[in-house]
Amino acid sequence: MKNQELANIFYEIADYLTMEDEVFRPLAFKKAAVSLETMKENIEEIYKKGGIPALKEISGVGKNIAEKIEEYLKTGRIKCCEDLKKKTPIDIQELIAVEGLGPKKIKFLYQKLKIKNLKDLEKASKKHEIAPLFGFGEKTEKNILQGIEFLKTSKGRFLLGEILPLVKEIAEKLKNLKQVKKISIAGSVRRMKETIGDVDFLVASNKPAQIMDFFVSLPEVIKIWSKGKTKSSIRLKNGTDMDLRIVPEKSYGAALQYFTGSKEHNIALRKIAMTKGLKLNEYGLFRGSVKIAGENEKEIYKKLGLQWIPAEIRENQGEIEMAQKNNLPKLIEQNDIKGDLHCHSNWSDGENTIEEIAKQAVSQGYEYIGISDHTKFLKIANGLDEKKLAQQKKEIDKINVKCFTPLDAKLSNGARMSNVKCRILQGCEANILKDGSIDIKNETLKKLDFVIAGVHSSFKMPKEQMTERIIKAMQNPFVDIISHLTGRLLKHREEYEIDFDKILACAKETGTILEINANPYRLDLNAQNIRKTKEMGIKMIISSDSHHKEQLNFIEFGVSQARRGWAEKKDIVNTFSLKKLLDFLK
DNA sequence: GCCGTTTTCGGCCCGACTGTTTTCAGTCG
Repeated sequence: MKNQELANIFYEIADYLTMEDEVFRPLAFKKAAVSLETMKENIEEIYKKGGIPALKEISGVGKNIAEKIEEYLKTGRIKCCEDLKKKTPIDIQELIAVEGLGPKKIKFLYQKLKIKNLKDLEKASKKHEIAPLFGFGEKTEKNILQGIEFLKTSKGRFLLGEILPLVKEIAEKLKNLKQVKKISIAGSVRRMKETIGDVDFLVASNKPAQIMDFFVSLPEVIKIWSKGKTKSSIRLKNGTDMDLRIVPEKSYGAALQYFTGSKEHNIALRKIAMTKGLKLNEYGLFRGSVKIAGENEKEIYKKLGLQWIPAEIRENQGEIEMAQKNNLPKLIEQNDIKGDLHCHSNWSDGENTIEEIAKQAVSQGYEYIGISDHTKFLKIANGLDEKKLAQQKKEIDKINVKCFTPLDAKLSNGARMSNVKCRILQGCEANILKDGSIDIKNETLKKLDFVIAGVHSSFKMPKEQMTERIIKAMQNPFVDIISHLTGRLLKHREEYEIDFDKILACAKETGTILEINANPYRLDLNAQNIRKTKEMGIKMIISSDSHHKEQLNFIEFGVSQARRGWAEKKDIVNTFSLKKLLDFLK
């Protein structure tokens, strides 16, 4: 999307300007870049509809930047950026990704050693040319080498799902220290972002020294970045960076607010504090030198005239304005979920039997569990054909009678029935073929309790064609749900190109449910798309897409993702009771 | 370069830590 392309260029301009010792113009370009990458509207459409005046409506965009946006949309380039590049011909994005390097040092390295990119940088630091430079030194050189190594081995960010278990484990260890009075996970992990740059722990204590010692000597640590009285920073063997901050109990709430972020949210909050003649920092909310809040996070929001804002939506995406009007949505919660309709059994490529999956569902307190195996086009996943689906239905009926209460059963012989109230439903995850048709006959789809359809092939179609393909699938009267709409695999595969607005319009018209796939590698829809879908009044479903019974727990990530997209209980159909859900599917 | 219920000029969030200095610039979050 052009929004992101433009944002990247503006970040680049900002860095170049910083190298030239500009102070405030870089700020302006960064602000515009943030607006561009976080806004929901497509910049091309805004420009098409309203030209330059419409562009200037965007926060942080004035006359000059609006003209640069126009220039880019018309010509595909921005001259002033190219001029800056000519003046200092370096790969700034690559270099700035190295931890510890900023625009100033990069400029100095270019002037002294003609370092233009990562390769030059690596060569120079290996030849020990960097340490003797004024303002650099042995440690800086070593850090640069390690920074380069890190960039090579990881791409800098980790999936929430990959690290959350370890984060919880370390939090638990810290909690058990007697010097620790309170502990919380803060930062982007608390906000449950799908990928995490680093992990922040916050601790309340009056005796920080021993806690810090404990933290930097955790068995997983391979590198201590810094160790101070109140803040330390480490890297673990798996490559994750973790920060620990220790504050007195009196400041714990303010610090929790501060270190949870996001940065944009905090800046907006501090500005509100200023307009009220107050000052907000990690130690508290102050009027002059008098602290008026600090121990409790809720109190900070209250004194700023705001509802308390759930961490998942602290992105300065309108949540502050809503909180001022006491009008925040009541976000969906983990225990609102009553079932899961996207589970693969060993009939296709799952690990477990239907009965094992169903028992796991019961232990999670679900009212229903949907088995939705792959269908015949996906031969590699052992996809089911019409005949196999019919056999599977018989099997499911049997297990329902054996173990669970069937729907609307007239229990003439109550003693035979288990009192467990969970119902196995049969669906499938059918394939949307290249031409938009479904790989299973309608007469078979008709007999299932529900039908999920998804794209599992030919990902690289042109945008229009892919959009038409999915729309045609939604128009099939038996398709209830579209799975993982954009097909992205975090850190592995880009989204396929679709016209999301067109698909939303069709979902609205056909009453199709869109899936929020909870698999940590997918989390698809993303937060922005969830919010758009909700605003259109289109229903969604949170699905584990599990291939192992333990993976039913993925639902946690899906609920967090839904919360990040402002979804409420009523927006998500698997918060419905079994009866309501079946009526809705009908 | 942007912005305005104090401002069309004069501000732009701000504190901790490192590695280099000899009192602080650069970077980070």
